Amino acid sequence: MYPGVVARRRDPAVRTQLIERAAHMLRTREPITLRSLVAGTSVSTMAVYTYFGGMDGMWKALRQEGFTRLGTRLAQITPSADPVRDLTALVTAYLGNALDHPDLYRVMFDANFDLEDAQAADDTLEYLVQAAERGRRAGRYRADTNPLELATQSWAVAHGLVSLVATGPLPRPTLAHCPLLLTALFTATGDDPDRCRQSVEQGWQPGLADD
Amino acid sequence: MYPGVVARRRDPAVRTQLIERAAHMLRTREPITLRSLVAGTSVSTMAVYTYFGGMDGMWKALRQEGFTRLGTRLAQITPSADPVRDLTALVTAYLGNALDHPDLYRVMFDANFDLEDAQAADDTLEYLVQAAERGRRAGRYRADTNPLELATQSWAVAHGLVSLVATGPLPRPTLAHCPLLLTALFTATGDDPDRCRQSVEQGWQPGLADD
DNA sequence: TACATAGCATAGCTGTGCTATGTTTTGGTG
DNA sequence: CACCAAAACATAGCACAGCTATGCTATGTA
Repeated sequence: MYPGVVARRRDPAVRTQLIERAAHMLRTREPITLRSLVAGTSVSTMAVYTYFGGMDGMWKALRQEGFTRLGTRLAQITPSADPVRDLTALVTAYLGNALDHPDLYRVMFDANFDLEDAQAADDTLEYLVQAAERGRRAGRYRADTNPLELATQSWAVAHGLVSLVATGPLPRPTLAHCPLLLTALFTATGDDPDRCRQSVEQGWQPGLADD
Repeated sequence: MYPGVVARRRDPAVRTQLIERAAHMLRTREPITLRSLVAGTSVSTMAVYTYFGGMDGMWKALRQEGFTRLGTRLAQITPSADPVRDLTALVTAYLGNALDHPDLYRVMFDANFDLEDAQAADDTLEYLVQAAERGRRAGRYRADTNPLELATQSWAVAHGLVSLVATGPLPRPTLAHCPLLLTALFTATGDDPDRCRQSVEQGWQPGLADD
């Protein structure tokens, strides 16, 4: 017997290639099927089963990829001396990500929200929680403010607007309502109205161009 | 020749039966396929093509049904002397509808938001617009308030919260944040904070039980 | 060098939406 | 009332979906 034999190992590059091709096909509106996905690559249909266990697993991995990209984008927001500005900037980045990859954004919230690593979604929210917490410590929000709740509320506002834009019912300019809604939320949480307006205006960089 | 002959007519009951069966299958999490849909009925697969032109048309009709049900629910909110309470009540009804039919709600905003009658979606929003307009005329909001914008913002807040709950990321109790968000929005639109809180509290009947 | 193992390629399975075709039903018309 | 065009209908079969079964091949350790 040869007890410790592990034989041939799988190549991580194949997995990456399939995910990126799927993301690209999503962007170019090509129908993503088992066969169309592997066509154009050097791998066969079985690769999808080896690396993802099937098409469902591939979609799950694609949702994961969406949260990874979102996390990367949020990480680029460097905290400043103004936590309210920062929270606004994070929400802006959230909207920008959704508009840059509208189909991927839709897939992310598909079906049962089934992810490979559920922590990934929490991690992205954590960026907002941190900014909310810093705002509370800086005295911008009331002392009894729950950072997680404020972050969740900001997220809900952003998601509501951008998902209605991404799925069709509302035209893109509707996103301009976002600063007003954020100002309303932050002010209701205790921030000074005038100061809040300034912070939100600074954090709101409408760099929401499509690709 | 017989120029004006129209021959056999289709039975509206068949259409209704298929739609209601589809809605029921959605609720019971049964997979809706062409064959599974007509199974259990007295009609054959061709009926789906004569009445809907195909499965896509059936889904479109199902989205329409979703908006019809929503409209029915919103119509049950009778205007009172307090337009801010009314707008809150409308949003509450919106949430209740989404929670009672979470899968149908998700289907409503699927894909390209393709409806048989796009007016139906506008009609449901119109309930909110009317309440906003009455609030403006009653002097609760600033005189330069745009009722359509306020209605849209209320909708976005509600949709953001309830869609995140319906698709999984947020637990159901998160909906309790809704009154706070609405109060923030209405106050930012000009309503008196204390009066607003009262109105929202009166309009917010947490009859959000599932079925 | 030998070989157990896991990746891999191919072919074929079931189930999907859809279409083609022949049959039946219907309702306006002479 | 009989006629018959037209539309609804039932059935069978098509292309394509995801998936599985089955050998073949490559590989890393003993």
